[in-house]
Amino acid sequence: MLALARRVPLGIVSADSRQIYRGFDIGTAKPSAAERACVPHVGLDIIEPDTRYSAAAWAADAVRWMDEVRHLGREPAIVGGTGFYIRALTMPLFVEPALDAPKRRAIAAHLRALTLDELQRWCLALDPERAGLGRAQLERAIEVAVLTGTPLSRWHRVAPGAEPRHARYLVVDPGPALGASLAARLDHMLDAGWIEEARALDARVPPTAPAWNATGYATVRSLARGDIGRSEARERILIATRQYAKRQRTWMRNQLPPADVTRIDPGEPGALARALEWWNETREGLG
RNA sequence: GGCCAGGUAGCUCAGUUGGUAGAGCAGCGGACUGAAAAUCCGCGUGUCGGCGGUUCGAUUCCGUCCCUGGCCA
Repeated sequence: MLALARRVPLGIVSADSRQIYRGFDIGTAKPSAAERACVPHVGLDIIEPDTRYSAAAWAADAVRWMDEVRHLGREPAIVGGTGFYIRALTMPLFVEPALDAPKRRAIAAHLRALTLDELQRWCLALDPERAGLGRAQLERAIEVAVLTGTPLSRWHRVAPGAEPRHARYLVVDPGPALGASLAARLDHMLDAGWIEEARALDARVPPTAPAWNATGYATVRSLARGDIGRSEARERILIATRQYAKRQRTWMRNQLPPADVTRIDPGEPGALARALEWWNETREGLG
């Protein structure tokens, strides 16, 4: 995308749920100062590591950021691997009713102590449509049902969000070469001072802060503390990174409208030319 | 060279008083409406180290060979 940005006047709106955190730089593969000087970036370093963000908040911010980019005389391009954020922008989330914050905290604290089984039983009673989802979704569904008296799945039907925005997607995937490039990138990060960065963050960021669950960070923190060795850390991070990439592929494969998706392999000879072609078609298509 | 312990799924191991075997991890597929780099769900045929023997039947018992680790020479 950077290579593309050098050819056409675009600005990058980052759709990355971990690069939003200040101070978590190396392990989240944030663009360098040089890259940011070359192409305007927005959506990076916007909140503190202990703050919880959300897809809805990102989507609202992204609308502003796109305007900022246009004021610079450039076209905004949404770039990043957090598919849910991007979908929250193109297929807006439902309109959430006001939730009483103190009650919400009390319920959340209560739910956190329950087992998955217990959460499933509650959800089955309160909002059966959502009872097959993951722990985070179950907690959310129960919270909404209890606080509003209406199941979340019903809210989704009765309180639709803004109109969808048409978008076209460029999925960049090197295919089988991905594993090797992830390994190379990890070694790069470790050599670039990731461990020192984690040690410094460990001194000031509480261990429960959301930013720590960025892939590899908790492991590098253990490495910085001397609890595990480098080769074990490397192995674990590599596995976690591959698993994350796999989930991203599953998302991109099944959650995006197939007709709007173009795939390219960055390792193929004509990749940049194809990306440029895609960009020009997209600009015309969207007016 | 001798003795002992092992050799079972990609890895670490369990198990079968003889009826051809199953966990965790890895891997693969999937779900996803304000935590999403999060949170979950589904998927297990593998010459049970090789070759012989006993047996209706051997991964299991016996013999032998090979390999790995430990101890003793």
